[in-house]
Amino acid sequence: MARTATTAAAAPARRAVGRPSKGAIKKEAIVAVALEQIDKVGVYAFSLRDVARSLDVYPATIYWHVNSKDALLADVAGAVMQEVTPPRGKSSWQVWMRDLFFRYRAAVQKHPNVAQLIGAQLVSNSSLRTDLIDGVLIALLEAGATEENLLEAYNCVISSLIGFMTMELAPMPSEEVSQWADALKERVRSISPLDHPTLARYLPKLANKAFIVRWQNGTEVPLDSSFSANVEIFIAGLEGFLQKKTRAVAASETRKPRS
Amino acid sequence: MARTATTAAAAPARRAVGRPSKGAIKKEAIVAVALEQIDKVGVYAFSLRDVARSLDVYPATIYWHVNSKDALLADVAGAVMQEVTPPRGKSSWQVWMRDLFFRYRAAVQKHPNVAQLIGAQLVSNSSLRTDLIDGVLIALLEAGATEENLLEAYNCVISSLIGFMTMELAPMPSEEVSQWADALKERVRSISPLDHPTLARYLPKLANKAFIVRWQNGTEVPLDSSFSANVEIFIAGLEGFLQKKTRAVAASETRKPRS
DNA sequence: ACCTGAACACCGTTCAAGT
DNA sequence: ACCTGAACACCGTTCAAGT
Repeated sequence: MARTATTAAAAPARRAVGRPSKGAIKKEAIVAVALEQIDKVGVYAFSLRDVARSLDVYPATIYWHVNSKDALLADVAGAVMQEVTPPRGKSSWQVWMRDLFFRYRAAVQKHPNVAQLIGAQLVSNSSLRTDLIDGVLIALLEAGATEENLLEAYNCVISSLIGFMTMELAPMPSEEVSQWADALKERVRSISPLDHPTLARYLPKLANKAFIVRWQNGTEVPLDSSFSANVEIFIAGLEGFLQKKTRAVAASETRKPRS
Repeated sequence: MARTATTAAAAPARRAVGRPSKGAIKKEAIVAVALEQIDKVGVYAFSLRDVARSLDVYPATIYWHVNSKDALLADVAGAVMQEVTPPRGKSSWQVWMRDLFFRYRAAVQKHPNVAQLIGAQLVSNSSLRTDLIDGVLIALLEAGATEENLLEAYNCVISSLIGFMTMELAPMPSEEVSQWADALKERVRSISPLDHPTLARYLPKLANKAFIVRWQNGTEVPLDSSFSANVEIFIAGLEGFLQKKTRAVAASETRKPRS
């Protein structure tokens, strides 16, 4: 992989520049084991010493291949992000973007515990997925983005893309889950219809399927229809945002829109 | 506060039911100190032993007032979430919702490190902010939500509300930030205009202001205009989503819309 | 270049025992 | 009811030293 060379270029020459030299293999093994561990025990309980144990080496060994725990986590996030960017086909930007959203969902559903890494942590330095950024920009320009609103539109794409899944797969309070679930259910049951008639009325519809009122996360209760809704809402909203010309002008002068 | 009594009701009677008895004061002091610590060192470096030191007590003392580190973090998140729900005034649902978004932003900007707690962690059990959920439901019903789409719309509100800020305030790789920033800047500079012409072209516009291509987070470089765009995109998209009747019917029969 | 072996300075949590 | 004092089983990271 060319990535080894790229990394070495930026790094303080900690590794030989030329061949992988079996070191590259070890590095990827470490990332693979780390991903396995995270899948198994979650980001919270994940430890470098565990991956060292899995590889039958001393903890310090890990540090020859990787600069820190954070750097390893970044690599793990990058690994999961591979292949989410759809190929730039002949389809419309809406189709491409929908594809992007669902590919991200599929990727992160395979490794649910990595969602919080991508969403809330580094976001995601080393994994600077050039093709993703490029693809989004191209789609946005095709959608009519201008110099004035490209940045904003881009940020909205990324946050919508990642935000929902981060929440859908957010880890539930560890350990005594059932006990906690019972407590939450009880609280849900005890909501006063007098103080909160609307909430009380619709609670049965929301229970365990709506953010804040659920006791299982997306690995056990996937929120498919809500995710789809989010995609459609975002794309429709984005269309409107990119169509409208500079707000102040449009509002004050009321020109004929060139749709 | 009545909250003490409520907590005791659900909990296994670990505290006397009647008066605060000075214990309630201690509990709130713990949460306050924890919030201070998190503001100072971040969620990652936050430790129970530090709050114990700040309060001049033994670590074990904390455990009389709080069940676990996670529970404490949940309480901290709850504290920050207080007062984000706007009062249910006479305004339109759009105005109320915009208000909600900007109040949340203001609240979490005061405690940026808590954003990842709210976004990626528990979401947010104990802090089950009844008034928030109720308010969102009321707004959605006013907007025309039906039995069929209320759940989806609700989930989209929550994820849009929280998702953007979680990313805007996501912690940058700790410690040697400047070193890391330089590396990222270098990589940004070295992007090949041949492989990625679009990206290369617009990179100056994105640099340090766009997700994935920034080396400072929202505490140092706030993304105000992008946040506003996100609010407008979401609300506009939501309007469309709630307006449209059952998709299949509308598509196949092409009835006159009763707008 | 890659790994060992050991150490440092921390953690969260538990538990008997005090008052 | 509330806190002490000490212990248990861990961490991430560093560093001389080996090969």
